[in-house]
Amino acid sequence: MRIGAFSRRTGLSADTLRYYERIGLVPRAGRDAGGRRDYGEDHLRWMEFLDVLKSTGMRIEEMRRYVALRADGPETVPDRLAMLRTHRERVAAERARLLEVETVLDAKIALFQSVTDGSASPNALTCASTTSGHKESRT
Amino acid sequence: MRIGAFSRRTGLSADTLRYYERIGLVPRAGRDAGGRRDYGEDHLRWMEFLDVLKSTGMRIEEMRRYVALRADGPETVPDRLAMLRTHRERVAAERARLLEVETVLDAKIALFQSVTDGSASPNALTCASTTSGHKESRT
DNA sequence: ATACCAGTTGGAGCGCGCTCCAAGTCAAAC
DNA sequence: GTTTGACTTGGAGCGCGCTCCAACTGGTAT
Repeated sequence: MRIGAFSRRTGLSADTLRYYERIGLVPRAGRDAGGRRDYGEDHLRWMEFLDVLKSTGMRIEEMRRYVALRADGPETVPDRLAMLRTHRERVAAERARLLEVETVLDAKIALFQSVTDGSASPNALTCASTTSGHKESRT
Repeated sequence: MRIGAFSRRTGLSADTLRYYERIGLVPRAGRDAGGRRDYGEDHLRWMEFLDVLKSTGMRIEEMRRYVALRADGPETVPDRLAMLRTHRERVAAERARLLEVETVLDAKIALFQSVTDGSASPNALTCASTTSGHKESRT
């Protein structure tokens, strides 16, 4: 599979794919007779996994490190395991934080809802939601 | 409260606070006799809420819009309510996604674990985890 | 043979969200 | 009244993660 087809399969632009190879985010693809990249199914699977890491906020530097370990062979599995465990915990922590944020948003939504219902006192909003609580109007 | 104290309270640099005011992410603070910003408790509460939105990926542009609505007074509460509801759903969706990712990571962790245990076949790793599955070694 | 187009390279540019800087102002401390 | 230092402004610069570009090459189609 050449870069155009691979780009279609992954949804990443050819430029981005070349960039990823340049910085070591994907193992260097083999080249055909004409020097063009030749991607295989293994690359496709790696890109999918990379997307998991990327979309959960892993930094490029850390992913590079993972790729480097991967290239060093099976004896680096314990290191990769440790990285994945660390990342898994980060993801779990972030998920817990999102849950907290949802309760904050829900509280605010309930407050606004009560205001639009007309079932709240006018200054129920002064708690971080309207600007003209104190002093002059601030434009 | 002047910008230095406010910076300490919020954990944001004075530069960032001025930048936020410039782009309309915080309502313009009042000025004292010498033209210096004077922040109050309402600003503090706003910064906390802003942090909630920011840390859950709301774009500056959208937060600006929210601030603008806020400055327009209580009649914009329905609009703000709609924005918060939309954002709340985004956060919930993201949280669901993180949960999925955790199961992917857990699967991979379990696989690696079984390899380090020695309880797996050598080619259990060829599924997106080692690079030398096909062809030549790719460096 | 010629045209075409997908690919190659290195490097410049971009959007975001800050972060830093230079030049100037003002209130308080000495 | 001079120094200090926290502040003001507008604007430049930066790190990240792409994204685009110019100049070139190599296989395929006519």
